[in-house]
Amino acid sequence: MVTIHDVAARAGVSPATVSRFLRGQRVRSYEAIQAAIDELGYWPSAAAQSLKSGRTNTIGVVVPDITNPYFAAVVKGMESVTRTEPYRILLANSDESSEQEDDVLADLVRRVDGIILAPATEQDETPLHVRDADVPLVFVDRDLAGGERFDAVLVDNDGGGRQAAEHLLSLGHTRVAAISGTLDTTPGRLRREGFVGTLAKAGVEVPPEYDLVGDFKEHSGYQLTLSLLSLPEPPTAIFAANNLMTLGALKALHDMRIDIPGQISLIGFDDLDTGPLLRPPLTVVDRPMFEQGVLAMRLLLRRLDPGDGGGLASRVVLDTKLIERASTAPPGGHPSPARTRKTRSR
Amino acid sequence: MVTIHDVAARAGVSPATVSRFLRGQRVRSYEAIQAAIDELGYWPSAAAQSLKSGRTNTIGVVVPDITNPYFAAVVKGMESVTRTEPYRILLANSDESSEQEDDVLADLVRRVDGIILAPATEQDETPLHVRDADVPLVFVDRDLAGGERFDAVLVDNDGGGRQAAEHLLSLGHTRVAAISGTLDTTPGRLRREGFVGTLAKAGVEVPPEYDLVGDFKEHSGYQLTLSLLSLPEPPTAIFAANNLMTLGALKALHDMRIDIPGQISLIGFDDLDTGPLLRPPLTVVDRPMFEQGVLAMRLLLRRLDPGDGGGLASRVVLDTKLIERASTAPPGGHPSPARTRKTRSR
DNA sequence: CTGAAAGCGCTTACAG
DNA sequence: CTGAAAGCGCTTACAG
Repeated sequence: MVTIHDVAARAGVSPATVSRFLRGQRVRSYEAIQAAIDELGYWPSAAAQSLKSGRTNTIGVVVPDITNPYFAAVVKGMESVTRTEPYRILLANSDESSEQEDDVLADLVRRVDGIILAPATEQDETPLHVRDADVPLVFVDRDLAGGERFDAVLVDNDGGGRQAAEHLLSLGHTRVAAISGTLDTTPGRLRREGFVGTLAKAGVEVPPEYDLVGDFKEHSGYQLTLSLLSLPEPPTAIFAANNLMTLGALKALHDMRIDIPGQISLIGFDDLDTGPLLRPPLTVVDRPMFEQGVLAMRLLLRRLDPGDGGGLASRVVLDTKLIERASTAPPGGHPSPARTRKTRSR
Repeated sequence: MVTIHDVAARAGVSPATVSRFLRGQRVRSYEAIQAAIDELGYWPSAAAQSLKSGRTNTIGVVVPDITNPYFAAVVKGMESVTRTEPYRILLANSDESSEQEDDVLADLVRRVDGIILAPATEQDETPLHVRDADVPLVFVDRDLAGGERFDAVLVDNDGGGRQAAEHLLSLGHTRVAAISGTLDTTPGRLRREGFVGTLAKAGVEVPPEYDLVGDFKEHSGYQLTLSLLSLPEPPTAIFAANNLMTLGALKALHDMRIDIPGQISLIGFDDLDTGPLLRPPLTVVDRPMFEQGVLAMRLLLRRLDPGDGGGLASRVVLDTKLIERASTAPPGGHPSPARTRKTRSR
């Protein structure tokens, strides 16, 4: 390994001078130093630099599942910010498991300057350890019970659930089922509350056999939809609380040869790149993805700035938006004459 | 920051003893040490450990685009391997750009023990620098011109192109277009060669106006399909050389109200989670994704094993598989009576 | 089993 | 502008 001493010796200066040159300071013999660096193929040791400076120039990012297109887009948004900075991203999946999240965070706090986390559950205790380690932490997509003291980039999940409910109500549905995500996550709990609550206010109760809880993974959307179809009286509309469960629901409906929206309307949460191309094109509650990653990374880098005063936590809450496509219609599938239908395609 | 000296002082031993305890060696006063660690909340400094040991326990992974479901699955496969190891993954996108890849690799070699790369082009020079830095390198998905000396996990792209061609030939197509990926990448070049070459052998020429080259991104699939549709005599079948360009092609065909496969058949490369749910369900050449990530990471960890003899490069080439769905049919859309159609759904 | 000491490769006040 | 020196937090031969 070529060290700064080797460069110094070859250039006829001291290691300190080489170090100054590397940091961009004005140095007399910069030509000789540059030549020595080139000839020797010298690169400074990141470990040694970290040890001295106390900074790793690394950001830890922990998401439940990188193959979920939502999280892939969020991570890409984060990276678009770090591209112009000296920071790199250390990525890990928690697989929706608090234990796995714990393990990975315990390791990460030793290696990174800051962490962006989409916690596996709201009850998670771990992030407090993160704070003990004095590593800045930003939440994205999901919050923590009592997490108000941390920076966060979230969306209005309650409002999104409401939008889904209002849409189905406006179509005239009264037998409405919800496939929620894990209820001890922010999005799982709030999307359900917004959805069920809005229906209740309109006098539409969601009975227990329609009020189902999955785990944000495709398989649970599939299984729970099958269980809905096996009821003596299946619902006329289903709300699936994330993209993967919506896909599972769609597969189940296809497999059981259910006409959508003729027999059952389906509305999802989170749009998909293929959303407009599906059979039928999906009606969804959409929200910013890439942008959430950008915002979260910016919040974190601000905390890492030595000039940051350690002020109050920034809590960003973005709006959701209904995208009406062809997977929802009035019960029975016939358009309600009383209503002008705004359809959007992409 | 709590250091090993603080722990040592509190436990009444020397730092060396604490260090030995941390490495799992037998130590007399392990109870006092463990207590001191717990009370002080001590975590060893990763930077200091790296500096001493020369190992970072970090793997660099560089892919063109993490939002491409193929690469997301590959990365997840890699992580499934590192989960039981002390290694973490440093992830970066190259955005299909050699320059960006260069920048990121120059930084990565200082921070990681090894690198897995899907190079932006076959002509890339950078990986040789990586080798200069003495950092083991494994290719995944894409190879390098003269990359035979590196470990690699690839698929039979040429064979995949052939499968696509044979499928369209068996349906009776003679006006066949190809939307290839960048031709200075392994998959871009070989998929096209396999496809066009197989057609040529069967006496079907692909004229220049049908022989188009995109960049693996959705937009190019969209644009190139529009250009095909604007021809005086459009093709009756299109082969799109990756998942994103296939989606672009599908969107263009929808927007132009083309009946698939009635007017034009579409076959893609790489299956999508939504493949069976699309309008129409997509016929594709499929290949392992998660598994490629697993294999690539295993090859790399083997190189990192001190016991590795530095033997010959391992070159793994996996097979592709045709999945027939509803987006392909004989020209005119009527099933060929001479042929038994094997359909597969998922 | 344990401790004192050297050293991993850098950076940075401190003198000059 | 430059160099000698100390030190970041560990690990590991070397004695004992």
